Amino acid sequence: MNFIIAGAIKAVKELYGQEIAENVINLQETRKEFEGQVTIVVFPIVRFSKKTPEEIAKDIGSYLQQNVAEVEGFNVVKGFLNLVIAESYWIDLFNNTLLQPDFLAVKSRGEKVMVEYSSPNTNKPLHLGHVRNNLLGYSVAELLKADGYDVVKVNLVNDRGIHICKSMLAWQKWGNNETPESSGLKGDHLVGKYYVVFDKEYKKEIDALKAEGQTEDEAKKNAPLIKAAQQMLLQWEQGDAEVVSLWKKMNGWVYAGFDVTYKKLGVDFDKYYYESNTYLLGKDTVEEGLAKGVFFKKEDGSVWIDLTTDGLDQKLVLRADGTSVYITQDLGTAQMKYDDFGMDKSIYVVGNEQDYHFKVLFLILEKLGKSWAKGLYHLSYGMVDLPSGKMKSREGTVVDADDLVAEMVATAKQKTEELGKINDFSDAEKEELYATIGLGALKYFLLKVEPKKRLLFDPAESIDFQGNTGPFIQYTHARIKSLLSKANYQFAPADYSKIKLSPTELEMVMLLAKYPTEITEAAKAYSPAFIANYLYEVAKLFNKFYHEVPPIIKEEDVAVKQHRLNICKIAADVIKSGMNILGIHVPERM
RNA sequence: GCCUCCAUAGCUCAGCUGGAUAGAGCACCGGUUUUCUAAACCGUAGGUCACAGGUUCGAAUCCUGUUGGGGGUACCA
Repeated sequence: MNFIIAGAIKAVKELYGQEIAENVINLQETRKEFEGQVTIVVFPIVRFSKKTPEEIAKDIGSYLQQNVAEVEGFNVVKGFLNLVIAESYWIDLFNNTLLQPDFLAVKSRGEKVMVEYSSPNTNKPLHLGHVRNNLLGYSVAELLKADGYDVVKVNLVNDRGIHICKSMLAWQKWGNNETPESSGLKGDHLVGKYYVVFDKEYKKEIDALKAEGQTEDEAKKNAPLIKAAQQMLLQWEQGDAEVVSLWKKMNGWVYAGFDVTYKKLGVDFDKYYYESNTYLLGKDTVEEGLAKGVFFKKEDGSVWIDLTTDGLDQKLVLRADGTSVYITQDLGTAQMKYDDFGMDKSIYVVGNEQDYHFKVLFLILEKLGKSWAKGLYHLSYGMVDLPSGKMKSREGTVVDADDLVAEMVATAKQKTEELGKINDFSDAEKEELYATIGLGALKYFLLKVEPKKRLLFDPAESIDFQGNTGPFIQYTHARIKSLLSKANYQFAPADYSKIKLSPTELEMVMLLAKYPTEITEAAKAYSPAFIANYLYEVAKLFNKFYHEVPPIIKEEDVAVKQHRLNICKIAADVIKSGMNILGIHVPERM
């Protein structure tokens, strides 16, 4: 639509003798109740002439009609100049852009970006909150790829710390050598079970100590179990053979379990980082910061940074005993990641409870003079809450990832069977389809919401399969595919000299043509939700078109038939490509 | 206390850098199948865009304040 902007600028120059900037011309789509496709809002131009908005609109409208070939007519409503663009323009757009093989091709930007997501703790299985993280991270990575970035997906596994020792200790004491094999439990669930056991026993001890007269705080510190866990962490850090071997064994179970869940969710990583390998690294960065005078040492030997001039607090970066805290290791890991990949941008997909942490982290790296610090971005997303409140693994009030996926697949199976459209499928094909639909519903449900908004999930209300949902879009795709195959569709341009577009077809062309810009906008905002909502519009409009138009297969006019099938084909391609960005498969039949 | 995010229909959500009468889905009510998949389509109803000011020709959108909710403010990660 640049030719309209250029034309309008020229019009203002010739009619009123004023040079105006491009952003003064405010273009928008014409509302459906008026004639035309493109509207210029003339209010911003008013100050460049002495006329009223209506007069200006008429002036510019006539000018464009006379001087710009594509502008066929216009009408003025208040300060809005609605332009009627010639049909040939839309047909050319469809024929020369949408039907070209490179319409969906990715143009490389030659820039590398890293997306870190998932980042689980290894003491418990994944729950719905992690599912949102995983799907969001994966989708943002795919989105950036589609926008031409070179993407590296990484997972920083939090495999060490007191929380893991808790599971280990409980297993040692009460596990009776239970293994995934002996119990039939998935490894991560087995370890998670002992994390809950620890908490239960720990609470018992606290209650007992309180009964003896200790305060809550005292009891929490003095309980034998917590002391034993702390002792175990110390042994781990000292490399105690027995502890390390137990740690390896139990983490191994967890990794095997995570792999299954990741595979089911369809997410993957190019590289794993483990905190057990990176947690000491930050100490070098701390030395560097001390040398540069960015950090300072307190009397007890602890190292701090003063961020009060930036409106933040003083922040500890290294403990007095020389051990690292969360931010220490993140400083080190950030350096390591950059050394490994030299990326231009680095996205951290982490919940909004850590907004402050990342603000501090990025600020410190900037103060240390890291050239790459400006490319760091915290993609902060809202928590997933249950009607009962926050999910807590320790207390078992979580929606488990594996359970949820299983439930979605079961629902998909039930609905599909009710409809009875795929009775000729083999069992394997059926299972695959149920998984595709169930996961499609789940992924779309989580991704259609703006990442930073928090999400309420009510397990009692199942996720919809109708309306603005994944299955609706999948269905639309399947419907198109079925139509194309029944029509023995061959890709070819139609005889466009004979084509007239119906209003819905014209809308369809305009909407489909927006897909590439939609990707760029979504990528800029790191928001798969843009894509989800766009695809919903495409699917909805397609279904409207499908109902309006008489059966295409029986269409006798060859040009019209080919043209309509071409619209179907492009719609299916766009849906497939967009759903792919969301990590959702689209079936050929359902 | 301080910092930060959020508030749109009964419910779940769109609404892009301010633009025309605020849009969808679900649920509710009614209609559409001898024609390419009814997981679809069409229609009725449903709103003081939390509240109060301000900026502007124009505010759900920008600014200030108030209220309500989430999160943070740890030598946890």
